[in-house]
Amino acid sequence: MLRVRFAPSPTGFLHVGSARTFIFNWLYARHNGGTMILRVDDTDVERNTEASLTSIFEGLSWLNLSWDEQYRQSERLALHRQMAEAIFATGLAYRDFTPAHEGDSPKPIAVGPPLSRPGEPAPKPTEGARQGGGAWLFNPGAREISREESDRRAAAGEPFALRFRVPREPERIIRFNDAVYGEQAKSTADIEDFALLRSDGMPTYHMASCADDADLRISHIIRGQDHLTNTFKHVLIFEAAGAALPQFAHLPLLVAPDGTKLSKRKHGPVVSVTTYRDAGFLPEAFVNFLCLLGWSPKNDQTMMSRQELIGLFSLEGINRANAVVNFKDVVVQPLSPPVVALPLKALGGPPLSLPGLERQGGGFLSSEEMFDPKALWLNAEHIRALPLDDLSQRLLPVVREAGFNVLPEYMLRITPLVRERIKLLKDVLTVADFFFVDQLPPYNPAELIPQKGDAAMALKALKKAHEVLANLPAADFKHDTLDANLRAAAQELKLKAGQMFQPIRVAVCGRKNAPPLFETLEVLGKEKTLARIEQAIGKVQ
RNA sequence: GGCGCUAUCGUCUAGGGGUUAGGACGGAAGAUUCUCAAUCUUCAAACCCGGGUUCGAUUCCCGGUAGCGCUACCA
Repeated sequence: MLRVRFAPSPTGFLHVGSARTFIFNWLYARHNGGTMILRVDDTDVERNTEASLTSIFEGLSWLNLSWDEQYRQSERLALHRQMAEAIFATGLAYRDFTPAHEGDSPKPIAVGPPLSRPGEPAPKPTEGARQGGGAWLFNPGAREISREESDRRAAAGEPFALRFRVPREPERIIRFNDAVYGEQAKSTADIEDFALLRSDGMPTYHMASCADDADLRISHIIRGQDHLTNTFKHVLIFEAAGAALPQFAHLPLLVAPDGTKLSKRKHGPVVSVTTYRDAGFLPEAFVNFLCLLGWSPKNDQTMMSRQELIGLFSLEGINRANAVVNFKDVVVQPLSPPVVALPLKALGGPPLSLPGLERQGGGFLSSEEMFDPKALWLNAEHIRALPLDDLSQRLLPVVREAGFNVLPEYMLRITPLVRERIKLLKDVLTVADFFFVDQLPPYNPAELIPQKGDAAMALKALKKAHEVLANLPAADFKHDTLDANLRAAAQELKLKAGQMFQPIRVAVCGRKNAPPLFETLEVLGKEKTLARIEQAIGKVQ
C-alpha cells in the first residue's frame, strides 16, 4: 500500500516550495492509486499559529488539492514519547540534564571533546565551535552519566532532554537509497547526538516525524532536499525503533535568483501562494508551473492539465539541481534611488497593486517584475485554453471585487475580447476597464490624433464616425455592419483605415491599445459609443 | 570549520562516449491585422575548470572551483 504525506509546520503562510512538495506527493499518490496524508507538524508551540494553519488550508483549497487522511502531531504526543522511551529502554538514548540552550551552537562552552578521528588533535575550547572537524558531541559528560545517577536525578524531578546515543566506537557508516539522489552514506562520526525529547517533554521534529511516519506506515517520504542530511538521523531512529525504512525521495530546492533558498523572511510575498492567487493566477496554471521546477516529463511538454500531470508524473523525472524562481531582484532589494513602477506592458492602466508589494519610495511592482515570466506565460496559456463561459465566471468576481457591478451576461460578452490579452485574471481590470465605467477617466487628447495626421483629421474622422453611427439603428451595432459602414466612411474621407479607426478607438477606450474596434463598439453599444465620441470631439476642438 | 548535495543557453529543462547538444520561457527580427494581443517564420544564446580512462569525452572516474543545504531542547 503506497502512502505519502505532506507535513507542513504552521509557522506562516503556505510557501510555494511547500505547495510544490504537496503537489509532488499528491501526484505520486494519485498516479499510483496511493493514499495522500496531510499531517500538521505542530510540535513547536512557540512558533505555531492557528492563523498560519488556516492560511495553509486556504492555499491548498485554492489549488484544489485533496488528501485522504489528516493528522495533527500535537494530538499524537503520547505516541512520540512512547517511541522515544522505547529507544531509551534499548540504551540507544540517554538523558541530558544540561540546562536548555547552554550547549547550543555556536557558543564554545559546549565544546568538550569533539568527535575527532584518531590522530586528529582535539581543538582547544577557546577556538570556538567545531574547529577540529567532525560532529559535535553535546554536553559530553551527559552521555557518560551512569544509569543509576540518571534514574535518580530523573526521579528527583530534574528536567532533562533525551538524546540519541549515536554509535561512536566503532564508527558506523549509515546508508540509505534516495529515489532522486541515489545511494547516500555518512559516518556516525559526523552525526551529533541529536535530541529526541526536549526538557519539557515535547518531542523534537526528528522524533515526532519518525514516530508518525512509522506509525502511519508512510511508504514514501517525498520532501525538500534540506532534509537530505537529516535523513541519516532518521535512519538511526527507524532502526532503533525497529521500524521499517520508508523509501526516501528528496526534492531539489526552490531558490531565489541569487541562488539562496526561498525564504519567507527574505523574499516576502513572492514566496506566498496567496500572492499568486490574489494576482489572478489560475490554480491549474500555477500547479503546472510548480511542477516544471525540478521535474520534467521528458517529452518536451510544458503545458499540462492536472490529469496529464498525474499520468506523466514519476520520481525518475525529478531533477537534482536547485531550481530558480525567476522574479526580479527588485522585489527583495529596494532600489535607491527609488524607481517609478513600470506600467504593465502594453496595458495602459495602472500597474498591478497588491498589498505588501509597494516599491520603496512609492509605486508598485509590475507583474513582470514579481513573477517568473514562464509562470505568466503558462497562466496566459491556461486562460486561453479555458472555455469562454468558464473564463467569464472566473473573471466576474475579480471585476466585482474591484468595485464594478457587472452583470454575468455582460461579462460573457467582454470575455472573448480580453481572453488573448491577459496574462493574469487581474489584467482584465486594465485591459477592459472602459467597459465597466460610464465616464472614461481623463486621457491625453493628443492620442486622438492619428498617425501622419493632425487635429483636423482627427476631428473630421470623429465627426464622420458620429454621423454614420448615429444613423445606424442600435440593433445594427454589430461587427459586420460597423465594419462596412466605418470603412466606407474612411474611404469617403480618403483616410486610411488606421487613420479613421484610431481616433474612434481612443475616443471610446481612452487609449491607443485596445481590443479590436468593431467588437468593442458592439459590446459597448450605440449609446455609450456616441456619447464618448461626442466627448472626444469636444476635446479636439 | 565539518559533512552532504549540485553544476547543459539569462531562466526552466532534454540528452548522453561519436549529435548541426533538442524543447520551452524570455530577447531580437520579420509576416499578419484597424492598434494591442494572439498566431506564424527566422535569428542570437549553453555542456564550470583541470587531469585521467578511451581511437574519441559535454557524457565515465578523480581533483579543483563555485553554489546550495545540514550542522538547535526550529521544522
